[in-house]
Amino acid sequence: MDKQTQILATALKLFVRFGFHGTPTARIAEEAGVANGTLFHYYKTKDELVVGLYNSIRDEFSAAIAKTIHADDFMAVRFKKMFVTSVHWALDNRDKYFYLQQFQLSPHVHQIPPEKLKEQISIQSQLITDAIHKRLLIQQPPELVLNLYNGQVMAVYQYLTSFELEEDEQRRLIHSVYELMWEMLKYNG
Amino acid sequence: MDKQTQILATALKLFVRFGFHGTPTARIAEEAGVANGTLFHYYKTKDELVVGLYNSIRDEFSAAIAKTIHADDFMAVRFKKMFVTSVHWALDNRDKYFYLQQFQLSPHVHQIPPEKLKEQISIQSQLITDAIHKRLLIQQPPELVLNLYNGQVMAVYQYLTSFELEEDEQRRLIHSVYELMWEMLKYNG
Amino acid sequence: MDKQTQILATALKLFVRFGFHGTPTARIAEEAGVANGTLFHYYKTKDELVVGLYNSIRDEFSAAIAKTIHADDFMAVRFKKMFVTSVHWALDNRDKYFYLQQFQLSPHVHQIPPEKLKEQISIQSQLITDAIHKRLLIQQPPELVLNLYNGQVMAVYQYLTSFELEEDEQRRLIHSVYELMWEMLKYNG
Amino acid sequence: MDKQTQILATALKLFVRFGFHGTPTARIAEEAGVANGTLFHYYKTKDELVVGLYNSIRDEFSAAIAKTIHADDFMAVRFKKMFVTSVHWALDNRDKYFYLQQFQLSPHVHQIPPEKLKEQISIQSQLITDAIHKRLLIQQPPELVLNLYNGQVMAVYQYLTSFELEEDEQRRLIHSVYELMWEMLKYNG
DNA sequence: TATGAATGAGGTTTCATTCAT
DNA sequence: AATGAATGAAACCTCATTCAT
Repeated sequence: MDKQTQILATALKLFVRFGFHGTPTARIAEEAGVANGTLFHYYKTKDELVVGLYNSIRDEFSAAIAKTIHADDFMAVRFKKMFVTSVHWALDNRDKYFYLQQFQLSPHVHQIPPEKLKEQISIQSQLITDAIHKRLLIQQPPELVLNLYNGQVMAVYQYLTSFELEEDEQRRLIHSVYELMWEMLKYNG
Repeated sequence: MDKQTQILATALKLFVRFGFHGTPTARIAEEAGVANGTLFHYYKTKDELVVGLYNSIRDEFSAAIAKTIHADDFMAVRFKKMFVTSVHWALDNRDKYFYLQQFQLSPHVHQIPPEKLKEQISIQSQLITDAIHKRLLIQQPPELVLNLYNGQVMAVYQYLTSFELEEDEQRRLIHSVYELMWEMLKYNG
Repeated sequence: MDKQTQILATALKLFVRFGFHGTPTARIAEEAGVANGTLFHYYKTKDELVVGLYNSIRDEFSAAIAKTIHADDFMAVRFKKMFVTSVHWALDNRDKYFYLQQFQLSPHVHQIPPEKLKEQISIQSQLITDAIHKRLLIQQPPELVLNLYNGQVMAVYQYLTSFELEEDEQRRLIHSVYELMWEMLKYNG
Repeated sequence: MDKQTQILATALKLFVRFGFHGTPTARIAEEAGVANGTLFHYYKTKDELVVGLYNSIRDEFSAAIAKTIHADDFMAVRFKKMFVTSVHWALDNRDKYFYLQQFQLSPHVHQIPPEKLKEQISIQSQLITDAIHKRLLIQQPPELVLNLYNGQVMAVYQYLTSFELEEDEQRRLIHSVYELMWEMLKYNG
């Protein structure tokens, strides 16, 4: 792992555990095994690191979703895959998923231009918008449906991180919740 | 408004806008119109202020819900009232609702003992647990159902703060979403 | 001496000896017998201290000149008094006079608005302008005459700080140079 | 222009504009179009660059004066040529002349041995010393006369950089000031 | 109860300098 | 000769907290 990657990984670990403020850059550098100045060689300011880390994780998350959605799948299949993949990715990358939420509730979000924010959720909002137009999902504003969808992902994630279940039970629960959500959001003429 | 109340109100405003770290105690004092040292008469440390503010808001939120739920209502009515009240309270107290979320994702949560955390959500978890036992809601773990429920509250809140609707449309949308959620969570033997 | 005065005095001493960059704020604080933070309580930045020090010295210098010039003196007398006082003040306040020059050649000057700069030399430029109008001094631009005048003050100052003379010799030399300058600048039909 | 020359030229430009401290070596390298490390191939330390730049400029200045003074000129002619050449050189090389003054008021001067400092002004002090001995200039210490002389050069320079005059007016003004100075410094039995 | 000057530990950031390539 | 990533000492500055009034 090169130094920049090492810095990002360490920053993530510490930010999640101690918060942005709670983790001095000196500590990040130290635990990353680089000199203090090296961190500032890659990121001009601590803020830039915080934002850069968010962007890199957000991209990774989008890529993970994109990879499982195939253009030739039925739309309903894609919707389900998106949900399942999201939850699994969140569980496999707890720190990262937690960081995404933490960041979005912090004042740092304002440092990301609105267009970029929109673009970052474009996979999800695109799929949902399409599904609404094709009368697969309820006829409500896409933004609302996206929020409701995300609320469910977070809910399962939180539940599954509070109560560690067996691999199998986990999988079953995710599918149960998906079915529930589907009942809620599917188009019903 | 007495000085302590003024401090709390100012702290809330600034914490939400600039984050915990982004708001020095000196600034809180200044904007609250009190001297720097006065703040430390009421709260021994800044942390104590942060936590104290959370507790006071959380209590206020619980009280708002409790007030609308009457013991003689049917359980289904109580469930609906809880949802509607929560959303309305969140919309009427945006900073406060935002602060609750911000706080819960910060390392400060760990300063509140788990029992107290549980107690703070007892109204909601109690009602949901009861409803599950009485086979009014789906037969799933109460914690999961509570998470799913909360996810919906947050979703509507977020949507309604992004797109300002007319009073009336707002009310209608909240009820629509409630119906959706109800379809999802209601018991269906 | 109160803390702020102590800080200014110490800053002057160190700036002259080691330059702006060569003297850390920590050292100023230490030698001034105050805490590091106290310095920043009075001056928000190091730059502000540098500029504040300049302004305070420049005011002191102007005041020293103003004090010796009496409105009822003949203009020629006032001109001579100004010269003699300036040189003596410079010799009695070497660090301060040196600092004025050092500052004026540094990029910090640009932090002082031009009007303020003009105002700071108003006693000297006013007197010289008047003397030119009254045909006491050569008919050249006041700014040029002021520069020539200042050049002489600096020249004597530098000479007298390089070669320490007896009190009496010093006085005599200052008067000799004044006579020379007067021959050079006096109006001659 | 080779890299070393490029470095010197860039350093001069930046030092004059932002001061020694205000210009990081990294910036010099960047604007000179060389790599950071390259600068340190030519100058072991930043101080060495600062001092080296001074010496090179000071030599250039002396050479400019030396070139216009011919051994067979009358001494009075040489004195006048020295003055006029100095002012013109200063105006043609403003950054360089400014740098000379800036450097002499900085703590860096102490890095140049006194003999070298004396040697650097030897052309001027030699000529003035001779002129005093030959009873061409006033019977005052050569160091004082040199200072008075220099004060006049600086005064004209400063005036002419503040108020841009036509080529012709400039020339005339320089000569006027020379005449004034000559009246002041010439021997008068 | 209220003040605000004073503190000093600790944070972020800068930057001259090194060195492997 | 030339590079530029990497270093780490040290600078500036912030800010929670104290305390005499």
